[in-house]
Amino acid sequence: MNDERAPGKAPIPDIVIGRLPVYLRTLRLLADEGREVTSSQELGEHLGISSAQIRKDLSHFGEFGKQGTGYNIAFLCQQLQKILNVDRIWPVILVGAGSLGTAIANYQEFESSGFRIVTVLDEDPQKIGQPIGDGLRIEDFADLNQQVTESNVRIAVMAVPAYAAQRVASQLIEAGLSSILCYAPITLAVPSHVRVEYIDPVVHFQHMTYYLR
Amino acid sequence: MNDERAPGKAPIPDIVIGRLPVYLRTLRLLADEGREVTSSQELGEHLGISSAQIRKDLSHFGEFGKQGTGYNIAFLCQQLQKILNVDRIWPVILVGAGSLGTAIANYQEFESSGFRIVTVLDEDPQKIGQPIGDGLRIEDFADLNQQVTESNVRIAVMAVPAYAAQRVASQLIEAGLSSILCYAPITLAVPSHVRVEYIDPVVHFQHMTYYLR
DNA sequence: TATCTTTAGTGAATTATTTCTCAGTCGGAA
DNA sequence: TTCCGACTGAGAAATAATTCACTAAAGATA
Repeated sequence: MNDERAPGKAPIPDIVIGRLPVYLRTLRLLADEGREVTSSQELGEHLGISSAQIRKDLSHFGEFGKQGTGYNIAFLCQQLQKILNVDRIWPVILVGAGSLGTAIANYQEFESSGFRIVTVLDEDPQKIGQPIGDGLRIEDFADLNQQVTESNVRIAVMAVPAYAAQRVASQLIEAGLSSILCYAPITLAVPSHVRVEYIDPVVHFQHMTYYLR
Repeated sequence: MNDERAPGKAPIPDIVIGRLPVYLRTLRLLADEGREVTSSQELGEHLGISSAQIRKDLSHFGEFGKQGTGYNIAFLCQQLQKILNVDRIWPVILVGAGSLGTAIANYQEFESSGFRIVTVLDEDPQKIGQPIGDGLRIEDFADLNQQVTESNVRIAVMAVPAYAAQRVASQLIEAGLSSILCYAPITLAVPSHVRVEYIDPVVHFQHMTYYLR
């Protein structure tokens, strides 16, 4: 059995980590349908990937299946949540209370997936103080440091315009955050200890149009 | 010089295509700053990837740079837009006029990137007829086929709840669409001629928390 | 109990991707 | 004009990721 990130062991490929949330999402859907066991083959068919890849990916972390039977869905969910550190709730700070920020604040799926938006910040004096999401109120971005300290948050979502993104990111990092999910269409310059993930629908659209004629 | 997708030639790796929109986005940002030329090295530093990768990626499509000088930004943007087929405007249909759908409809960056949302559909009778985005009105999802025919659209964005996503996707495909950008947290079952891209913030969050302690 | 079918886990083989390295070109300086 | 530093494009090498193919275990069936 491989122990992930044991000293002296090779780190697990990032591309493997990136697939685990998708496996987890799919397993939870199966569980919701009342299913109790599945196989790498079935899961692969759902996801459009090979069964070998799923088995190999999971084998980095241990042995979760039973030969001849497959995987117990509830157990595998539990294990994946543990591996991904989502067997708890992570507080998240949201910066930007525009149209997109509001949609994010309203999104109901975070809580069940291990995340809770605990603070919403904006710079616009018109917005500060307004209610948003589920019982929150828009706070002043100038109070960032105080908010971070109070809520002990390590993850931020940025739903700000591109022109403001680098400045906001730098301030978030300054305040001690090290994980950023960025919706602005810009690649941020950040120190190496900070991890940024990007969501840009245009990138996906343009990827798709390459294949269109 | 390689001619992309010429008969008998190896197809260009999808992973390369996926990076081109990011290159394009960055180049346009540089152009906005008034820059005229750049180098693979500078671009790589911006993006946190190696200069060799950028040169290799571009070399699949032709020779766009000049030794000793680098790349003319405006020219390379133009070429990338041509390669990605965004040297035109693609009409896009948006399904789902909730909080997220509204944010997408309001998003201003699509137009300059090659896309225009031409139709917004929803099933909720309360929403049908309401104005949304820039001069649009929410249409009845039941009129999907008519709308697709009228607007000659090939791309859809789905901002619908997970439980509705598979049904909506099947109807979109039935109506003739072959490219779907799906914001619902579910892997869709689609025929092989249909391309689906996914945006799920939870997947990114969970990817990040793996590295948090 | 013996046999058959299903399926996980895994090392080896294959395929894909990235990086290295260098020849050759460009533009500017001497 | 010649030389020099900067830079691309591309083949070779190295690395990474995926798939193959097999062993062994589990449960079902005769």
